[in-house]
Formats: sequence, C-alpha cells, structure tokens
Amino acid sequence: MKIFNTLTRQKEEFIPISEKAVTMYSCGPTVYNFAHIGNLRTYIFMDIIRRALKYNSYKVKGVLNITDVGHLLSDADEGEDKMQKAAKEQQKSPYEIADFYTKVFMADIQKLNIGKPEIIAKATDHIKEMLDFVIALYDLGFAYETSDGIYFDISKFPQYGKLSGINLEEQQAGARVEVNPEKRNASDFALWKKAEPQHIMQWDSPWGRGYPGWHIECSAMSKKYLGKVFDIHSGGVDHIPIHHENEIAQSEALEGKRAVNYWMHGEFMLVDNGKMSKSLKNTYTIEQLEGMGYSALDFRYFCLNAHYRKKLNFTFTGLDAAKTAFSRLRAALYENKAADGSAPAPDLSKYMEEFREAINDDLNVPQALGVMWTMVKTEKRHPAVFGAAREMDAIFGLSINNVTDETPKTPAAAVPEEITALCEKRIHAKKDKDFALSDSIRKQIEEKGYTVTDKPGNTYEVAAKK
RNA sequence: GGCACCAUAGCCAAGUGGUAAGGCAGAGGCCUGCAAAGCCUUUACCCCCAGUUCAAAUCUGGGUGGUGCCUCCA
Repeated sequence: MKIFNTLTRQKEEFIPISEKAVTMYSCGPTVYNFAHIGNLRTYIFMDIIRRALKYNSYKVKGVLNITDVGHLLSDADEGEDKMQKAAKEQQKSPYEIADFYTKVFMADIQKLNIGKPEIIAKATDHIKEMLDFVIALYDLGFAYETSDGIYFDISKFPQYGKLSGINLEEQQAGARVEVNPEKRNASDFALWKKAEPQHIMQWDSPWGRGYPGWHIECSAMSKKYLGKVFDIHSGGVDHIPIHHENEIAQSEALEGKRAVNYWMHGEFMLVDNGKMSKSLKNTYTIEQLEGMGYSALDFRYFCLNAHYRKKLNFTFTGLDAAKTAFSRLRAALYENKAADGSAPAPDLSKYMEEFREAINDDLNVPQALGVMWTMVKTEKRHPAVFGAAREMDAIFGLSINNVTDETPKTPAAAVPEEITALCEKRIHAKKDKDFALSDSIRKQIEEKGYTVTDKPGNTYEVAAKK
C-alpha cells in the first residue's frame, strides 16, 4: 500500500520495519475538555490507517497517548471551558478532571467504531520515562537550564524544521517579541518546567520539583513501547510545525538516527468554511450531535466522504446529506442481506479490486465508498453483495454487519387507542372511496404526532413521528 | 512577515496527462385514489490568463480567491 509521508511530501510504498507488527504512534487527546468533532475526525483518520494496515494483513501495535499533565491550573485565561470551570468549582483535582474526560473520550471513540489502540498511555504514568529522557538529553548537551526550566537547544540539532520546511531565520523575521530572554534560540522549547509552589501537578527532578514539557511525553512513550525507531506516527496537521518538529528533535538527538519512518497527518475540519475552535464556540461534541438526532456513525459516514488530507467543511446540510445517504445505504444493504440466495452469486471481484486499489492508494476512502455505492446500485439484490459490503466495512467501520430492517415501526401497544381508532376509521373511508374524509383523518393523525402509511390490501402502518 | 495547503455541478466530494466516481438536493417518470417510501432517468467541459504536449481539470509560470499553522489546539 502507498501512503503519503509528510516528511517527503510524497506518496511512498509502505515498508514496515518488522514482519511481526507495524508500530504506530498517534497523538491523542489532552483530556481537559470534551473532544469536539474536529478532534474526532483525526481519530477516525487514525482508525482508518489501522484498519487499512490490518486489511493488508499486517499486525498492528499502536500507541495512543492521553495527555493528562499540562497546565491545567495555570492558564485560566478567557474563553475557558465551562465544564472545566465547573469541575474547578466542584473542587475536583486535575486527576479527576482528566479521569472524567478520558472516560468520555473512550466512550466517544467506541461509539464511532474507532478501534482501541493496543496501548493507551497516560502521560502521568510515564513521568519517570520522561525525566530520564530529559536527563539524557541534558547530559548529551542538547539541553540547558534556565531559571524556569530545562530547554532544548535547537541550534544543536541542525535538521530542526525538516518536517514542516520552516526556515528558522525567516521565521524569526516576522515573529512576535521573544518573551523569554534566557532562551538561547527563539524556538527552543521546554523539556521540563520548574514548578511554582502552587502548581498542583509536580514531581521531583534533579532540578527540583517540576513537571514535563508539552512534547517530551510522545518521545518518551513511543520509545518505551515501540522502540527507538518505529513505522508510523499520526496526528493532526496543526502538530507539524511545533509539536512534531520538537518530537523529532528530542528523539533523534537522543538516538542519533531517524525515529519515525512515516509521518501521517490528518487535515482539519472546518465549520462553515472557517476555523473550528472552542473560543469561536463553533465546536460540537458527539453528544450534542446525538441530541440533534444524528448518530455517531452518521458523523463517521460524513467524515468518510472526504480524503483525510483535505480539509472537510462541516455544515449541518452536509451532515444531513450524510445521514440520509447512510440510511439509504443501510436499507439497501439490508435488502441484500435478506435477499434470496438461491440464485447464483454475482461476480463482485471487480468491485473488491477497485476497493482495494482505492484504499491502498493513500487511503482513498471517498473513492472506496463510491465503489461500494456503485456495487449496491448496479448489482441485483443478493446476499453476496452484502457479504462484499461487509468485507469493505473492515475499512469503513459502519457496523454494516448489524444492519437490520429499519422501516419505522412503533409497537402496536405503543400506539394510543385514539390513534388506532382514527386509522381504522380512515381505512373504512378509503374502502368507501371517501378520499376527502380519509385525507382529513390522516391530517388529524399527523397533527397528533403520528404518521400513517398505506400498505397493499387496505392495510396500513402507523408510527410515532420522528 | 514566514511556512504550508486548497480552488471540480445548488451543496459535500473523488479523479493528478487521454477526454469528468459517488452522495445530498433539484427536475422528469414509475408506483399510489392522493401521498410517503422505494425504483428509473436526468443535471458540470473542472477560478482566470499564458505556456508545455498529438492530448491538461490533471504539468509549468503568473494572477485572483480561500483556509490552516507560526500561541494550547486534531
């Protein structure tokens, strides 16, 4: 399979380091808030990579980090999230907050059919590894101490910037005022911070009490679980310039060699063609979408319509389209599932071939979805079509195996007698060909919140309106 | 100011040298007493200009427009 490597900006044939298992690290959430749909798109992207690897018969060893140490207390600036504030007001500890949002996150990814990586690594469980990493860098001369922490000296790592293609000198031309005069280079970053006494999360270090910098956890934990060199590192595009550059600097400075073979980055989700951010208040959580009548999988389907390296514009018009399409797809697949299988199975190999080609061409999921649609629309109803779709679902993750007959049915018992009576009355009117009456009764029924649809033989179905 | 990305029908979106996937919406039709649902049919020369080529949405150059990052951010 071919994947796009941010490092080379080219599609490359994927060649794993080891036959045993593909090693993959994915930047995970900072659990101080609910994940919004933009965040979630990136985890769906991570999931698609994992599924594609497995589809190609690779075993996968994946690590997802949970960032639960950061500046939970210190930067209580404006635009603070209400939940976080509420948590503080309830006098919860950062650990409780982290615990709460971690659980929510896990629930979200489960709803989205995002396969859980083999290893979920919490930053606070790896303070020792991080500290060892920092000490090693310091001993090697890549880091120096200032009054507020230990910083990485990027002038000691000449390749700095190779992932994003930034030129540090040009970068500095228009940069804003440097706030920390103790730093040797403007882009030096903290490996370890010295803690203020009131900082809640702090640990012992050779430099007194403190806490890890923002980037060291990924270097330390990937090394611990995946080794000094691993196959794939995924994350959002926003991480390319700082976080991942820093990660490369840390890991490669320490080991003296390339740490990651393939860097893969998922593009952002836009809202109404603009940035999605908490401060703009245009973010949504899965729970909010569910409250509006969309399922998590409706959202997943929506994401599947765009390639991971393209920005995806989120609108409710778009989500509605996805919901409708996904619903029709399920209905059609159910018909195939339930179809008579005694007829000879159609030859579906060409679809499977096209499907595989699309997936193996840098995860072209939208194209693969198109293949599925074409198959469903072209072929006669047959269980084999369902079987093929189910195979494709190894990538899509839309729970196709579980499709059922979804025609809305409200159990007879749940329909009030009043409504049933009206329905009966209407059927009689229909039999008498008194259509004016039957139509007016239908209107009444609808006003009372029910929908009645006619079935062959003067029968009907009634269901509560959605 | 720097870096990067993008520009395809009303909307979302594939296609990266050989004559435009798929979905949603719309239109017409079938079915229905009428509807609903479903089914069928149908809807683009690819932002502009110049160049390379037998051939460009696809490559090159120049415009114009949009987005992201450069500060925690997927």
